[in-house]
Amino acid sequence: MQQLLAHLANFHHLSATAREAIQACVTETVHAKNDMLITQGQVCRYLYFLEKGCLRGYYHLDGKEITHWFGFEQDFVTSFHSFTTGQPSVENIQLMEGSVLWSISREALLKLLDEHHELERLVRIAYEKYYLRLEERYVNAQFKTAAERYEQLLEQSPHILERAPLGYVASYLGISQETLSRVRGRI
Amino acid sequence: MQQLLAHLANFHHLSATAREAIQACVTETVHAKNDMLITQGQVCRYLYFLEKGCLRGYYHLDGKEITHWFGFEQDFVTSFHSFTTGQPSVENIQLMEGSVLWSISREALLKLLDEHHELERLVRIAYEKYYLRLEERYVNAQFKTAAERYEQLLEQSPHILERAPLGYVASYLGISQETLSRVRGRI
DNA sequence: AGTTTCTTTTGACATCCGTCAAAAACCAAA
DNA sequence: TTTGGTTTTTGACGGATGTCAAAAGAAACT
Repeated sequence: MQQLLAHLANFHHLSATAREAIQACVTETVHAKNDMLITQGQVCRYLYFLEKGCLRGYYHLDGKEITHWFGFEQDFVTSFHSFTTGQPSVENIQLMEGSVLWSISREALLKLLDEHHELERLVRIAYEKYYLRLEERYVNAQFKTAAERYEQLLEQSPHILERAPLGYVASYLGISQETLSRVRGRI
Repeated sequence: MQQLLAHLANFHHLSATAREAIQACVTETVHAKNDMLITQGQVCRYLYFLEKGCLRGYYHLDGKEITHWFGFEQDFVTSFHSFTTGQPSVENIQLMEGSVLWSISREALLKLLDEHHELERLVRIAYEKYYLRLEERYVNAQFKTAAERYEQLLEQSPHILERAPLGYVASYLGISQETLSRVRGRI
């Protein structure tokens, strides 16, 4: 739910006027590695654009941290459910590297969408894409072995493996870190 | 993706005028048990409303049939992706009982949505609800044992267990029929 | 009732994967 | 380079679940 806007709304696909409008109402912030962007229980009032660095979204389940998405350069990220509903967030967003972010408040975003219809279209498309991905991950989780899931990640998203610690990736794949380590050794 | 409209657009929640408009442009069909409503590869041009009976959506994976949703009385059902895009369906829809269905063509539906805005709202809400459910099932698939998934189904959707063969339910839960049988014996 | 067919259960076994614990490798800072 | 912390690997073990095969039970048909 969280990174609806990520993975699709590539900054460079936007028209020049839309880009200018965005740049006019966002502010830059710099964060250190391991900083928390959003903590569980907080209300998330901003949408972020990740210019440099990477981060992850995770939640707690049975005392374990479950990383369920990663964000990288040029992704839009936020705690989507909290951002749209105003409810406290159920997830945490944490920087995995020192990062440069641009943020925009919910009010400013709504104004933007109003004035630049192309952005609204992007949001809707992002929505669909995000869920196609979720559906695929659901099938993978149920019907693929740990090794198959790892190999698929290796093919489709090698950048995740290069920049995220193994433990985060393991929970993302739904397996233990030890199993992932062994799977990796076999290949 | 398939049963976006199912699970939410309960017929009785609609206004009288909308209901009349629907009834004016749908046609009734009767199907026998095990009939195929949609077969993989076909384009699905109709949205169905299930008045009486029940059915399932399934696809093939590694030579096995995976049932991924069930439809019951008062559900709207279709092969959603095929219906909206016009692409051949990747899933099959099969009756589990002799059933009475109402069908509406895509063109007639679009006209309906145009003339009855409340229906459009229902579609959007159904969309969101469907994906929340998918997200929940994703978490269950990854982090719950077979027994926990079964018990949750028993609580939340006992009607499925009463009307669907065990083999269908097993693949729906992502476990083998034998395991489901044993889980059930233990409770 | 008897027969056939489909569905569910039971048994035996192998395998994948999680858990716990310890060792090894890697990294960063002094 | 040494030290301390973090990340990754390795080993041993047990449990959950899949697979294959057969038996038992239900339902449908004659």
